Amino acid sequence: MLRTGNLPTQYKNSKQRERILALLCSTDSHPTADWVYSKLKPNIPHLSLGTVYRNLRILTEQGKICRLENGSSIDRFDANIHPHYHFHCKACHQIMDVLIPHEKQLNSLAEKATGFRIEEHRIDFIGYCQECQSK
Amino acid sequence: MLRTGNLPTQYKNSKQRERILALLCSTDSHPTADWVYSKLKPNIPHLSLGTVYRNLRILTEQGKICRLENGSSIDRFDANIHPHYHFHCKACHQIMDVLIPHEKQLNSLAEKATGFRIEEHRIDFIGYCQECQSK
DNA sequence: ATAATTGCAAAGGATTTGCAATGCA
DNA sequence: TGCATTGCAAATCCTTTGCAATTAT
Repeated sequence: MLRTGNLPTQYKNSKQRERILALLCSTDSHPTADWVYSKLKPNIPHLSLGTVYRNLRILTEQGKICRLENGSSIDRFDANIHPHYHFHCKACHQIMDVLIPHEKQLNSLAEKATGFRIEEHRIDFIGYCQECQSK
Repeated sequence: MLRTGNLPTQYKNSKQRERILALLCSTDSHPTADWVYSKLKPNIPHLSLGTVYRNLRILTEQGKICRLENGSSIDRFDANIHPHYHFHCKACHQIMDVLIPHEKQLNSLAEKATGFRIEEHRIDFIGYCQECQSK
């Protein structure tokens, strides 16, 4: 999670990185590194999982994607970088977007209550998605 | 994270479990398994980390504590089981409580927007705590 | 030429699990 | 006694990293 090595002074183009970003942009699911790897591997035979992880980190640093804090031990990534909220299904463990307005005023509310400098917040809703409700 | 083995039909008392719960109740920090272990180990010499993990899981199942979804790879636990929000300091990585009213109506808002059954939500604020601001 | 990126394999860190021994009801 | 719990060590799972070879600028 924390960067230990040195950051490069400039990034170079990389076919692998482009493909990873394109794949993330093409889905509104919230993929894991392994899902990205298994989707791309058939078309990029020598692709390695380490490369996927490295590029997911670089893309995150570049602000082109973001890493979800999803409370599981498996990282998930999202190419939708606008502030928005998520829903976690307790049954199928999918993560979906929740399109309600961004409650910016919560930040100042929390700032007054704590005295901390609040830069952002995230909200996660937890429950059962439509499919899992009917089971 | 997921339970694979069978749940016991009844729980028995266990000195280790009692001590773990008491320790969690005595702090308003949001300890990791390892912190619990290192605090108790001096007084319970044969205590093992596996036992701490097992009991943290059992206490969570019993609803006596809850596991925080803190977006790091390290689980944290909280004996305050009332719904409340958290703050994550980007510098010192501490997690603190945020005492603002619980915004229950967000659940129905999200329910209408998604059609999912929402049981709860959590909000995490991210920024810099007082101490880290002044550095 | 210089430095970033890759693939591969090995290492890392947090958590879980198998098993024989122990403890609670 | 019957079954939950423990300690220990090994295993597991996700992620990171070292290194020599490759690639982009």
